[in-house]
Amino acid sequence: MSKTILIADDEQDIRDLISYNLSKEGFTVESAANGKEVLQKLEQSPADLIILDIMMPEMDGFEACKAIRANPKTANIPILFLTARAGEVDQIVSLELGADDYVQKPVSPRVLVARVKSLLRRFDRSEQKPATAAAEQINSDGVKVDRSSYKVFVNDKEVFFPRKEFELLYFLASHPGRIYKREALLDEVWGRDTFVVERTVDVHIFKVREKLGDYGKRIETVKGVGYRYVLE
Amino acid sequence: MSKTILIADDEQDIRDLISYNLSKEGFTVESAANGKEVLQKLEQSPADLIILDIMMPEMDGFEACKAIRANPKTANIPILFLTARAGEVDQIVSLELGADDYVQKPVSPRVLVARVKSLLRRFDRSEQKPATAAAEQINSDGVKVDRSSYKVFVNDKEVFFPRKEFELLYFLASHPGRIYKREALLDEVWGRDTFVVERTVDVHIFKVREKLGDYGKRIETVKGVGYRYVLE
DNA sequence: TATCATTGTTACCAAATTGTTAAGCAAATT
DNA sequence: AATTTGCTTAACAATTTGGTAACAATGATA
Repeated sequence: MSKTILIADDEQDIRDLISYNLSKEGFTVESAANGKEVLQKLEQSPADLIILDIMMPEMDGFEACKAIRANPKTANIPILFLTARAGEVDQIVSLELGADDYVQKPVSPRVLVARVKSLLRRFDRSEQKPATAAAEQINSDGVKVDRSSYKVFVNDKEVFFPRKEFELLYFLASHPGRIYKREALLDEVWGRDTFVVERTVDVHIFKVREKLGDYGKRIETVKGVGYRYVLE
Repeated sequence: MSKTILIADDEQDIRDLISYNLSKEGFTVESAANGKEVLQKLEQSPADLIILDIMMPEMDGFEACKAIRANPKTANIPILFLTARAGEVDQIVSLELGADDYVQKPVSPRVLVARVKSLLRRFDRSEQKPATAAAEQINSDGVKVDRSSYKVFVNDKEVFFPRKEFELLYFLASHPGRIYKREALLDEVWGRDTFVVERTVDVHIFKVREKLGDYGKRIETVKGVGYRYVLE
């Protein structure tokens, strides 16, 4: 009753590395070198989870994801993206498409295996698909955050947000209710290899709140823990 | 509380440099001059992360890594490689050694520290903890404790809990029926090396009960022993 | 019942945490 | 080259929290 994982990455080394580690854990592994191969493989036999690299020749992860979601037969398969870096366009794009999780490169086999298991558990429990990681546009009445145009609207009036503040608001608003420690926000918004002091987050939170006006209250502080974006 | 990093490099200068920078950041640092020493040190005391140079006399990084992974006790410790040449990166990947990250020499202390922190965070988050791991949300009718949002609901109404009170309730509710001595609660909720008077627990229990209203009765006192959370 | 041991409750204060402001840089733009 | 913009940091203010002591209540034991 082993689950089947389909891996797509153009680098053979990465495929081998992931493949090796997943099969060691008892998964059945299929692999593909680009998006087109992914679709071909899926036609032949279904998969329980798909790992997609974003940058691939022929058909990239972005297009592949769209195609997978468009087909009713495969629309509900969980997808895990491999991204080069947090905050990069790649990630942005993947999140609007119904990606369920993502792992940053360079890939740590054990992190990946843990994520795969966690994703499968999530999907096993609730047969219906959980909310996707994030949407392109977040519209929580009064506050609209639009990824494609990089604009924020407060009460339908545009308010300018510099990049970091935008990313921070976007990330928090994408996961309403969920609490994030400062270090987690640094990982997610600033990306790995950041050399900034944790308190930098506070200053950005302050600025975001300021720009949100009354809605600034939606970003709640939990002392000793972190911040969260709430909807009432 | 402080994480222990084990560094292996045959050059004393490098060990010192890395050691200095990591301890400045609050890490406890151990060092070894070759692979054999790494294994010896690990037998004596575990580490939270290992930094391995590839080229070392006696036993090189590759072999050390293999040995570390082969031993169940150390198999899950994240490993970060130091590589001299670009070519070595490929080797790490292709050898399927289970490296979690790598840094190229010459080592920039800032980059290294950032990687170490990032790796530790990644592992904290994705590694599922042993059997004691509790659910994200505990829902014992009338009382809901949610870790992901750090909120408590009593009869579906949100009640604010400061950190310690939240953690205390969360811990007790995660192990219903079981009795915990004050000492044990201090270990679990406050942490292993805290210098707090045991009666502090009482005060917190009181506050938690107060906030739980009628459900406060669920936290029972066992005289001379401790407390427990019961479900009818 | 009287006494002792244990726990409940309250209030206060020090320490930890966060909010807020402003200054210094570096990168981008003019 | 000069100016602007955004990011980071440090410093100080404001706030919250958690720890403790003191006293009250409870209950076990003789």
